[in-house]
Amino acid sequence: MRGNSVKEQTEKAAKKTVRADAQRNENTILEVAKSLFSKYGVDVPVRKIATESGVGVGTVYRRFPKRSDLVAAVFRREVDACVRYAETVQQNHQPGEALTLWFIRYTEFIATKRGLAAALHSKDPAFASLPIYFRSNFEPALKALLDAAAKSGEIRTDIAPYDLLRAIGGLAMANGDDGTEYEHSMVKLMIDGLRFGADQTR
Amino acid sequence: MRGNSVKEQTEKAAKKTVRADAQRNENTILEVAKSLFSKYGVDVPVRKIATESGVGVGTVYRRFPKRSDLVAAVFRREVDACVRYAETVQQNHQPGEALTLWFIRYTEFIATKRGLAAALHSKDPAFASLPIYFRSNFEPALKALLDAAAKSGEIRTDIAPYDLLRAIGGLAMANGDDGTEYEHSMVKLMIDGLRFGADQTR
DNA sequence: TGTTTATACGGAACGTAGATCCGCTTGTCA
DNA sequence: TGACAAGCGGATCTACGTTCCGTATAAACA
Repeated sequence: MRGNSVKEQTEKAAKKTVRADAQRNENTILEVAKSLFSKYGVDVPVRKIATESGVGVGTVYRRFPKRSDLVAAVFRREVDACVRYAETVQQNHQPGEALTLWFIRYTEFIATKRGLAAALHSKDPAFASLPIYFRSNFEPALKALLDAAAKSGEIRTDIAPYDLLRAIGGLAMANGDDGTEYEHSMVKLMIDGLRFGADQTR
Repeated sequence: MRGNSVKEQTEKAAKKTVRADAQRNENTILEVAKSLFSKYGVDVPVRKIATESGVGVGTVYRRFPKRSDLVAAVFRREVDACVRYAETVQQNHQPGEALTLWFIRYTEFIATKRGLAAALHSKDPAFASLPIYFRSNFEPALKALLDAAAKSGEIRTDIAPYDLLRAIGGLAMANGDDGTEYEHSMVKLMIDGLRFGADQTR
């Protein structure tokens, strides 16, 4: 939705033409930032991100005027990736299995967001839109998975997608980085819960 | 364990003699820090705390080598105050009422701790002991209140104190600063839940 | 292909905040 | 009251976010 190819504005708004190197750099910065955030936390110095990306700090700040803008951009990217995964998994697996796989992916997403919990409650305007972005992307994605599983009679239909997102988000958030096994078992438990009573709902 | 000067062990313990002004300053710093934390968040500059306390930064750092040590100290103080309140309220109110009053006080405590949520998950050693401190102080305090209410037949006995702490903590944490009314009603709901079935448990 | 120019780049420089250092002050004890 | 350890404060060092501006270059044009 943003990579408007170069020459397509033949007439009206010919003010674009993002230079190729700029585009490339923005991408690199986001990749590097993501990796450094997960390695050192969201507090890594901008300078480090810049150096590791092979650019100067000026370049980072031109694209992301505030540090928090960069953090928010990485966040959105990861939401997108997780949503995309929901689509992929839905195409390649049975509904019930797809649900399990996606929940696990989702807990991994949440686990890396622990450092942002405070930021989301902060007043920084860069983060203001993130909760909405989160919900308006994840809710439909999960709804699609649930609908598919409900349609095949595997789960019941009286659980709201958003409530599930919160519940699983909560349990993934509450545990340390070692919680993988715990998380998987909780996810299974939740899906069992969804399966319970599946028959009487159809 | 480190500054054992030679002459101060006349026999066993004579290692005290905290100078009066030092004691006074430490107290002032903690008071001021608490008030500034709640006004501006835990990110207020140490300089500001020092100035407002009428001391130099050096004085603050002598007592609290790291910024986070100060934050942790204020946290412990507030835990203590909240626990003390449990004792007070238990002496001056009927068990059921005491429970309500204390839960409200507790939600207020939690609400001011939103900024620390991330810190508690951080690796800063100053915060490492806080979760244990939290639990080992709050759990017995709440247990006493619950026991009293159970003894008078007002509530049932099958709810673990720590689970209650987490549940109420969770709801207080999840809401914005405007959540007072919501929180009170949720607390009432929880206590009603405790009252439910009180009779068959005795 | 050569010229022009809007875009983008890098990193020096600035302001602020945490943390340290050390010469000066003061409470305490005899 | 005098001596001195305990305590004080703020100048100073370091690190980080952010800004600025001279230089480099991709892209448009000839």
